[in-house]
Amino acid sequence: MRNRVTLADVAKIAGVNPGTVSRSLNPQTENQVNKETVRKIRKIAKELGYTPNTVARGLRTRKSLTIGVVIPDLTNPIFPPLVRGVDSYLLPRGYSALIVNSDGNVDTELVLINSLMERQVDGLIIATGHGGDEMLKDFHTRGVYAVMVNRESPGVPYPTVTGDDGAGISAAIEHLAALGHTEYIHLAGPSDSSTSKIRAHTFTIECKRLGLNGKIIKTTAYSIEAGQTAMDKFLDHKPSPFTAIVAGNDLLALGAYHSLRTHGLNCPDDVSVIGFNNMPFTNDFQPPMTTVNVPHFDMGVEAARLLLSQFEDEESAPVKVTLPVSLIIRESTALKK
Amino acid sequence: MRNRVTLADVAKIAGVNPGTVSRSLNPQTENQVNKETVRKIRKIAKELGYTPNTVARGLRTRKSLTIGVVIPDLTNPIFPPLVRGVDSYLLPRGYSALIVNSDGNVDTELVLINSLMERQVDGLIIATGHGGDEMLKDFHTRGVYAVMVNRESPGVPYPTVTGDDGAGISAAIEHLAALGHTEYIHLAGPSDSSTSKIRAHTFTIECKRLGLNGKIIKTTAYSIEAGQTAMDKFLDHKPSPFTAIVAGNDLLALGAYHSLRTHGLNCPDDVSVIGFNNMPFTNDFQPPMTTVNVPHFDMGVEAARLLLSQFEDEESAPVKVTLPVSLIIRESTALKK
DNA sequence: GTGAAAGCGCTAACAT
DNA sequence: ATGTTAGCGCTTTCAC
Repeated sequence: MRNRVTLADVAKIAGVNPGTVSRSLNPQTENQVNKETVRKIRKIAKELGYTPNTVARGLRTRKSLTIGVVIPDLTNPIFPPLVRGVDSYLLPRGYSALIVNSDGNVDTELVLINSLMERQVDGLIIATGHGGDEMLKDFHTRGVYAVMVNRESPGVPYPTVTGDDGAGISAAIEHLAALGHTEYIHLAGPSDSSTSKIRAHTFTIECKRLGLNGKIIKTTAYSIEAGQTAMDKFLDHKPSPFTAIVAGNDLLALGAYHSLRTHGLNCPDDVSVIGFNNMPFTNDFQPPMTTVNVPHFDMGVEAARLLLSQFEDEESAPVKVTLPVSLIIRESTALKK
Repeated sequence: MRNRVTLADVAKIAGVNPGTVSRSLNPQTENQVNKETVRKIRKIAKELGYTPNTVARGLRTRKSLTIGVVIPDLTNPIFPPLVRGVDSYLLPRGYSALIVNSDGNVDTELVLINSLMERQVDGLIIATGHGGDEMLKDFHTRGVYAVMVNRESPGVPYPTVTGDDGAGISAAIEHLAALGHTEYIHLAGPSDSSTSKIRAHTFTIECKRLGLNGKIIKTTAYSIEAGQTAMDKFLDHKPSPFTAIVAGNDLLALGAYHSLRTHGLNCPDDVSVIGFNNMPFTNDFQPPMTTVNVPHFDMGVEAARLLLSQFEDEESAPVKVTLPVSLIIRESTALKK
């Protein structure tokens, strides 16, 4: 792309050996070199506009200072904050993040991860919640560093960072129960997603515990359309009455909004709705959405931290970090009439 | 990260020279080698689980197959679609995108671009709308490939991809004029942004052309808060009456929503509001927002296409691609009462 | 404290 | 059609 200035160029001008320039420019090794020489070399490097070639360095040191981040879809608004969290931890430490979107497709994911490995990423942050556990075990035996985020899976041999899904669902149901609701729907995410399973499972447990009637409706994706379609289908079948919906995430809750509206049902007058994630703009929906806040930025930070920590202490146990969530009460939930 | 299988390993097992393996595995050069040998080598490579080392290849070929993408902030919902558009063009062609967030800070941007260059990116896609034109000229003379997207600047020596800002503002004003509005506010984005300038400029021109009263309010950022703050300040000063707001983007329009509400003004009964971008969820706001659709995904695709095309025909003129926009009429605009 | 030399994994010119 | 060789830009032993 450009006639770059190399270490050898600097060395030539400075009248020293490339090795000396390398040592001088690296803060780690500059104490091996005469202070005066360091100063001189630094000066010349600056004058020439020398910039290190990270690629060449990586080839030699076997570290690319690059982390692969695998997410389902960047346009799902929970991921940008997560990615920025990752970035905020990595950048000051000299790492860059290479982001890929799997679109929830396991085959695509495998292809993308392979391309990340070919690019010699030092580790992987995986935020795709579906299957592929075999693949992960394989990676682990091959010595690939990774951290899971926003997904939970008992068999996975890697550290995991999640929001406290169970506590979130519990808080949601308790809030609705306090408002007098007894007949519940859970609009559950796709069943191949680990978060879906936990949320649905907790929903069932909590309904039982509190003596409430809970019914689970499955959706095919964590999207507005999937939520609307599933809800439409349910409402078209003249279901037994219900007054509360606990959605698997905010997108599904929004789909429920749409469906309720087209069926002449008002939220929250007829039906209370709770989302999950507190993604951007939930406060601007009609009505402003009661939802469970999940600290996605912090999840990203934590995932990055756990990954880099693996580089130091080789054999760390696969820790599991659960970040606290909190119920954000807005206007989509109301007293049962 | 792992005991990788190298080209030399494959060569040794196959009983041939590394060069031959390289040629056999590269579709471009495999015809230089005996079909039978290619088959054998391919087979062995597969068995050994060989994966090419993109970093080493890049060092040798002086192409990293990596593109740097500089955006202000991934959590601004217009950028994920743009990034995915870029990705959709790059990935099938073997390129990866390295995304960095400048947060609208010129100094940060410079640091980030430098780090991208150190990583030997083959080119840059720059979506930050503010200054730095000197820097860009400098890059250009140094032979750095780049494309500007979502920013317009007469002096910049690079191809540019934008939405048709002027047409968007015109359509917005014509729509409002047809509804009988005569007193307008333009909530303009920060003045160091090129899109802000064009939108504000067109606003002035169009008001004049149609004989309308237009007033510009400047904001400090393209954010909800900045929109709300600017609007609050304006409304607190008991301004001369107005019935239409043309916002610089959807975030500012949303800020205006908030401000109007706290000042007891109803949208669209008292004031019509138009946004810009048609970002995700504008249809779910209260009221659903009339806005100008900008094809961000396509802008990303086009930017990537223009960048790669530079790699082929060296001296292409700095083309300027303007993508069509369209007014999306929803419920935040109504007849003047 | 600094130089010399090897080599990370790959490709490409030059041989044969 | 394939082997040989050099070298991309850097770090890091090993000398001195």
